[in-house]
Amino acid sequence: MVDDVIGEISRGTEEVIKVAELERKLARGKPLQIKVGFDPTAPDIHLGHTVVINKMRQFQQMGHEVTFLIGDFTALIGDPTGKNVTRKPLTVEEVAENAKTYTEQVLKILDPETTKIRFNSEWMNEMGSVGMIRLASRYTVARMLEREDFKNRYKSGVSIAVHEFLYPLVQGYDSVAMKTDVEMGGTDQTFNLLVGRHLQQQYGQEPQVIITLPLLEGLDGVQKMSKSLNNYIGVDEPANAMFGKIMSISDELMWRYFELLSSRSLTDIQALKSAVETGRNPRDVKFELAAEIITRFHNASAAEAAQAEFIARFQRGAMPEDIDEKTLLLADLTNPGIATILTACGLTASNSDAFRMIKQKAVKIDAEVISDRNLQLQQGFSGVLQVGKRRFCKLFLK
RNA sequence: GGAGGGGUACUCAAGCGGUCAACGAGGGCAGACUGUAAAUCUGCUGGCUUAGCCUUCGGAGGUUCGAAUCCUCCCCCCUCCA
Repeated sequence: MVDDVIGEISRGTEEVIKVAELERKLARGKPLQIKVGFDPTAPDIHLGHTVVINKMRQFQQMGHEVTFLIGDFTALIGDPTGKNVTRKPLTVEEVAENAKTYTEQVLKILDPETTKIRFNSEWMNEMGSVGMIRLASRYTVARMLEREDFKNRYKSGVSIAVHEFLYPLVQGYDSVAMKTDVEMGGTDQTFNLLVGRHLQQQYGQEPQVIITLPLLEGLDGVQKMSKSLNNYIGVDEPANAMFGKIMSISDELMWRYFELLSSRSLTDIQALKSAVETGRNPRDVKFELAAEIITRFHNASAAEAAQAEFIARFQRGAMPEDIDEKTLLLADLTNPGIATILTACGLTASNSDAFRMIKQKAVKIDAEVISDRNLQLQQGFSGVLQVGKRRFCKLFLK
């Protein structure tokens, strides 16, 4: 019985520390306190986040208590990844705003009825500097430097600010404050999660079980999906955009997405793989992946429409249907040249950029490549401007 | 506090008095090829009133006909010593 549950929980995870402890906790038959922390600095949830959120829902379906913890206090520190030490502190309003967006998005997957949402400022604001010093005394510098991130920076001579050590401590203390039974996170969180275990023991609690989940690669297929790398698919994106992005991933990466995002069984996925190996067009399998994901965040008809749009636009070369429209007054422009207009429509970053695009035959007006960089549009012009394959603007010039 | 090393475009990284809007790599964008895939090839990758001009090499001054390159002061980072 417990074994079945363990199998179910372990599916798609990277590591469970420790399985025996998890069994013991489950055997008591009481709902477990499950915690996952989120940083409210980037308010858009993308598919990378959903890997762990799906796991949260799984626990929820098994009757455990899942808390979505918003690290509004920790956001003041900034998770010390990479070398950007300085992060601009968020205002209370910004955090509240981001948190709201976050919850809306996450409740598309989690059960809105039973999901608990908490903020770690709840206990951290009360801790005070004395409490902070006591907390800091529970961990050693040597162990802090064991963390991959810190170790590398220390060795290679990149600065580490003292306050960055507080991040794992505070995150760990959250588990103490919440008496967490299980904490989950991406594999990059392993160190922080382990600090939680250590601190719980220090404070006389039973240590939490840690479940780490693989990090989903972004659209580039190499780096992890993240907003700052701009290689993400947001759960709030329109169906057409999602479809396009999913279609643009490499065939190889597609299998990874199936593995981590699809609710299909592993045998199903295996069957798709062999079908491709024996000649099925991987594009069509990718269609299925796109359809499944879009159905989850929108609905089945949106998925169908997105696919139809995709086929029309890219396989038959039609114009997209929902082009942004823009009306410009000739009198408002510093000059009526095509470059100025492209920039004014937001299709190019600057006039120089526009000239470059024209030179590279990337600019079209009503599907016609233009090569005259000095082209002037007349008053009363209306038509579709295009730069590259995916930037469009319907312009009315008055 | 002392000694030494360093801060160059989105990132890494050359350059160390003119030929530097600044080598090279990565990334990004565009074109070709395709399944808007990947891989590959090609071009572009500061701005502007674009065959010309203007602003960039941590910041501010200075030397010079001329500075990213030399000098002075300041700011920041790193290493070793205390």
